[in-house]
Amino acid sequence: MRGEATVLHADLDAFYASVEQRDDPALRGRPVIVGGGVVVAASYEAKARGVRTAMGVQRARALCPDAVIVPPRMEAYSAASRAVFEVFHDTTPSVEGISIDEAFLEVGGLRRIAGAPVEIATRLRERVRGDVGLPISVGVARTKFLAKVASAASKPDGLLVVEPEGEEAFLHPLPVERLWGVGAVTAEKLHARGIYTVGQLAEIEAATAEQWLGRAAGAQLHALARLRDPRPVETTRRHGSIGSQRALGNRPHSGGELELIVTQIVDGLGKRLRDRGSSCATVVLRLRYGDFTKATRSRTLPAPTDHTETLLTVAHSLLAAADRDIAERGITLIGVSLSHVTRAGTVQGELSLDWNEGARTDARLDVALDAVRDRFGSSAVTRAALIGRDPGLSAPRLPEHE
DNA sequence: TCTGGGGTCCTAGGACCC
DNA sequence: TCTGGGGTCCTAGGACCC
Repeated sequence: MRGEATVLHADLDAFYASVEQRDDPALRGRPVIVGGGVVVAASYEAKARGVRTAMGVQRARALCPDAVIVPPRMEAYSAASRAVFEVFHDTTPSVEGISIDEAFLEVGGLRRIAGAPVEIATRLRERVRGDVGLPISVGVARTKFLAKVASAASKPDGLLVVEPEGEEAFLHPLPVERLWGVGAVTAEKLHARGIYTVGQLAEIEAATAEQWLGRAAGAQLHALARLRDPRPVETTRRHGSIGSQRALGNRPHSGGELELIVTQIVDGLGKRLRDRGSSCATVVLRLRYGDFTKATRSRTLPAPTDHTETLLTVAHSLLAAADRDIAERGITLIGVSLSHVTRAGTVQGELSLDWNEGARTDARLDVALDAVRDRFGSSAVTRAALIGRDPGLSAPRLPEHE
């Protein structure tokens, strides 16, 4: 017995390009490419000429000489995204944002007050068009995955409902590439074994898929092919990491130049961290060498921090450790990610007041621990919460708890 | 095809602890 | 002193998504 189709997947069409066309009437009806070195987004007029995301702008220009190429305006897209998400949250309390331009909405409990899912979806599309001025496609289905495939199939500016009894007929003829998690590498592995459609993948055994594709990926993709997708719409998505990177072109770069870029990147990330009241525990340096092979170098801190100075010290030492590789192989991209991001700033602030008053003895530590437990509950007490702003306290570890 | 920028999740080996 | 199993954390790499 299958449930009802109550999950919406709402996905803005050619988002960045649509914002540009909305804001500049001269661009409407014309092929628009948003990008610098590569195509970040293309309007449907440009897509019709073969322009694709991630394609070099040179090539895109050759395919579509009359295209208007505009640089990205991230602030405008963020603002448009916020406006669209306001409409989402106005539609249902159960919204799961996936990216800047798409979200899942659970509308199952709203039938009496707001009508059937298809009616809700229709109104949602009208409101995004009317209030924000952007086209949006919506898929409606029983599961998140099916809703997502449905919205993609409905594009551009469409609405598609997949009824529970029509799921196999809808999904199984599609190419395996349409499965969420099948990219170029996985598609090639499946093709090599004669699997081209979702239906063919559904016919083999799960164990076989796991053998071919790895345990997690194999099981997941096989389940999706068999229409099993138990993941609920989740309103609280954790933020695991933030990062920033710069492509450098192919010319040589001095050590000082790289250090400056890393400093600028970390400075920006530190601000973002503090704006959100978060801290991070791991600093990852991302490199792409002259031959475009990639590498990462990471270090986990003794305690989470939001201090730019601390993050900079770590990032610079990671960069110094990669010096020789960079000198030998050249560098075409450098970036920094901060991961293990948690909201932990407040607790650190509370404790630093205590430390300033006297010697750090175990007894004082216990008093502080009790204070934090009282206030935040025992689960809040980690070494992360305690070794914070006092640089002198970075080496010793606190006694383990639990 | 001469390759952006922002993310998530999984795998695998080694260190370390109980 | 040797051996084993189980669990967690860290690091590095890779696939994938928008």
